[in-house]
Amino acid sequence: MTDAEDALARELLERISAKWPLWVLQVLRAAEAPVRFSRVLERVEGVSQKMLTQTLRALERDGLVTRTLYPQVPPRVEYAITPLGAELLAQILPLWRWIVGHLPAIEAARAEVDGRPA
Amino acid sequence: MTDAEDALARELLERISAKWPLWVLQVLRAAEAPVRFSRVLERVEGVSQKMLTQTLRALERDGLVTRTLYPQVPPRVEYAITPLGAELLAQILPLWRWIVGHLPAIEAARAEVDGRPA
DNA sequence: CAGAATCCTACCCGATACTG
DNA sequence: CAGTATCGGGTAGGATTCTG
Repeated sequence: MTDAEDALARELLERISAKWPLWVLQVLRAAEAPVRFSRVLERVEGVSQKMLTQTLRALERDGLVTRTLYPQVPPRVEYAITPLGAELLAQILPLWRWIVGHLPAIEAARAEVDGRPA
Repeated sequence: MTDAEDALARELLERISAKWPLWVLQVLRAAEAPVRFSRVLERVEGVSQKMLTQTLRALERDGLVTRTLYPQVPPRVEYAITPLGAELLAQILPLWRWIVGHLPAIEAARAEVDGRPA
């Protein structure tokens, strides 16, 4: 594994672990069908229209979602998760479960560190 | 799985996937012994002293590293990975490998998206 | 409807200087 | 040695307005 690969992998992991991307991917996978922009906006609670646009475009650039524009009036745009994106989500799942399972341990560590004399 | 757990797990994943934490953890695990601050600073190439301090303190708060201060002159501080931290790294490894293995596919997707007519 | 453009704020982060 | 403190540029990200 080269340093360049290492750096690229780190960047990708950093991108998908940002606040919204994983959430968006989960919504798209759960839908099991293309989802309109406004539906995603509803289901990813708290995301702004600007951030959702940015997030979806970034995911598209990484080949994790597809964007399909239907040139109608009013326009319709549908997003779907790609096989690559679904595979990535599947790879993250065990890690995710581990984290959730160990949250109590982490919270405990935090309490212990914070309560220590300076 | 509650929404609160979900949010906490997301935050944790976001923290550890930032630019430096995983790199620092790998250095500490590779060392197999406590490592002084200045050694970590050398081995995590490009990190500033400020960011390294921040990163190590954050990792300590999450229970992933320990910080041991030897009150000497000059002071000596040693950091070590905890079992929890080592386990977390182990959980990330398969994901990491998947990402590295699929970098070509991701790069290809990027080229395809970028080269498309606007 | 699905955004693009604009404005504005908060904070991230590096560089530098200082300290126990 | 291992930090802390301070300053400052850059950028992430929300709110709002405009458009095909």
